[in-house]
Amino acid sequence: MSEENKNEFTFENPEYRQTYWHTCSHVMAQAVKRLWPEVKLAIGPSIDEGWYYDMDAPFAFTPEHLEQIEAEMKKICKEKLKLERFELPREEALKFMEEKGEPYKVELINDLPEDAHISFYKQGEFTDLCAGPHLDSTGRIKGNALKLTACNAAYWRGDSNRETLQRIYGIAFPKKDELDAYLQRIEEAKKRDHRKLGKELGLFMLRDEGPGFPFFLPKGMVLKNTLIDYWRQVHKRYGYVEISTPIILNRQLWERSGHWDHYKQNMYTTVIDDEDYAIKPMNCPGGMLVYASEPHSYRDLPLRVGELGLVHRHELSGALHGLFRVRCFTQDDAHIFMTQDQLKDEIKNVVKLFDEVYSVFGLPYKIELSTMPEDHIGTVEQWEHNQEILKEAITEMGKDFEINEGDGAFYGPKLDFHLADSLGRTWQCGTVQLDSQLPERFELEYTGEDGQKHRPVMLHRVVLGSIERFIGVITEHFAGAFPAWLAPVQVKILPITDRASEYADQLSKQLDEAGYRVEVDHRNEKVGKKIREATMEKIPYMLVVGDRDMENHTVSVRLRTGEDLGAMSMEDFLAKIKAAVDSKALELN
RNA sequence: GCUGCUAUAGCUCAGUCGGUAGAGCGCAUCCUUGGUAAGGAUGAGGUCGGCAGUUCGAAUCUGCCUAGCAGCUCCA
Repeated sequence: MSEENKNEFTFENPEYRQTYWHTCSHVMAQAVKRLWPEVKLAIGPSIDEGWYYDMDAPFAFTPEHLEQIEAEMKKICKEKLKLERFELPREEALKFMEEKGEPYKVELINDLPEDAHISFYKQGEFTDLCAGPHLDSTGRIKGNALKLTACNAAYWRGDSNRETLQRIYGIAFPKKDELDAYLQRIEEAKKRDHRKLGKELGLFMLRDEGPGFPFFLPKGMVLKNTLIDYWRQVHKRYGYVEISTPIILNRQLWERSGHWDHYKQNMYTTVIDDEDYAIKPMNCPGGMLVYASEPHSYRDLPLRVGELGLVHRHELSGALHGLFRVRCFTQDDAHIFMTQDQLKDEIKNVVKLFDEVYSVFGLPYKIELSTMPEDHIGTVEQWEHNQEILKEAITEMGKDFEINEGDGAFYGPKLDFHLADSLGRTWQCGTVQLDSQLPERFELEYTGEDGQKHRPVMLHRVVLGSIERFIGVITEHFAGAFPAWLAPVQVKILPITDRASEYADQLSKQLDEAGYRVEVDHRNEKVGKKIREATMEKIPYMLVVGDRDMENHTVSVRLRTGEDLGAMSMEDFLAKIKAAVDSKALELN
């Protein structure tokens, strides 16, 4: 037997896993129909982790219902029902589902191509419209290693104008201990939630007085400023200049940029001296005005203009989520103006910068190419041409990407860089957007080698995306234990008795003057308690100092990992922290 | 925005049948000066998210509002 065949029916094989979960979804639907025959079924696919089934029930499912369903599913597994596939011609398929009183299935069949073979899977008394494939028997599913994890709302066909259905999520494994390990992992991941850590570590807060408008606390502000310092350093090296444009600009400008027509529902507006104004949801129009304010030569291109712009967007209340989804955030934006010839290389240059930045944090990412949305400006030819250039640039760099159909910005296609949170949900951070609309609308020009006026092409791009979201992502990524260069407090000095208090202050001054962020725990507490609390604050270095250290002119270094490095001279410690901070090391040592 | 759930001290949470609140941590004061993950004592701190309603009486029941959580939709 070949290596491949051997793995064909193991859970590690992704195809088999999807088949397993898909069959679980049928078993779940069968259980629901047994318990409440009046429930109408919609769709029930397998997903990355488990499966879901959307249903229309006359009552709301509760966790108690889920337990009942789970119990019924276990029975169905024990019944070892065979799954049999059969096909029906279109008319008969429609009649079959109409008779069963399944309107959603009827709609699905109606949308299948005229000549499609419509397949069904039957297990015992239950039959579902399904392309398959499936396990051959419900007996293959381990009944005590499955769990229904949540019930929630979902729109029929993902359309917010259509029926709200109920979605039940489930997960299953071939062994009970694998399920337990999975559930344990989810619990652990919740401890890394940036909303929880943000509160515990004093990074930021959210209040009823401003839903979606985060407050940064002193420690979070250190993080934010440290990130920004790093950002400026990198961008300077990559040849960017920096500008700042106003937060409020008049309606005329937003009409010209197209935002008033295409983005108004997300914009906060105000009236000043009887004139309409909008608070910027994006930085581009201001950037256009800066470019247009003076003549440019082809010799100046590519012109890379960065802006840490504070933008406000009226997001739906239900979409808000800690720092990941807010109504006010700082984009680490830049607009790059160039000739058509420079475009592909410049895209590569931007992606190279992204790679450098993400690798400093050890963040893996996933790239999506988002194509023309329904609501767009510009011609189809322009869009296709621009999409092709993005595709070529990324392919030539040897990177994989997925296509996200119809998810481009209204003014152009884009490459989105997604980073994952503690639960594996991904959040778009970096994006490179190709825009041939705004230069047109703002009549941007440069003088070419031929002495003629030409229109530049433009890229919008953000690396971190939103500084706020990025802080959320790295908080979860590092579980709050930021690398030494980023940690809000890098060193905490713990005097053992108040005899060492003055010595601690001297060391603190020395570290402070060397440019490190340091605190002294002067409280009248035992050293064990001070260590415990500094560890929970995830401070990289603890310097325990007592009589012995004063006498020997040493510091006793302990890491937040629990490792005790013993006594060393202050010079040695300074060399150690310098090495870690300067190299932006991900691990302490 | 939609569906469901939740809201009690600065934080994490308990509070049975409707009879006007409780713990731990934190904070303050005192004792303790202790060498690598919680020393002890005392004390302060709450119109129980907001507004109405039912009731002799509401943290508890009902309605509305606000905010949060999960997902959908949308998006950096």
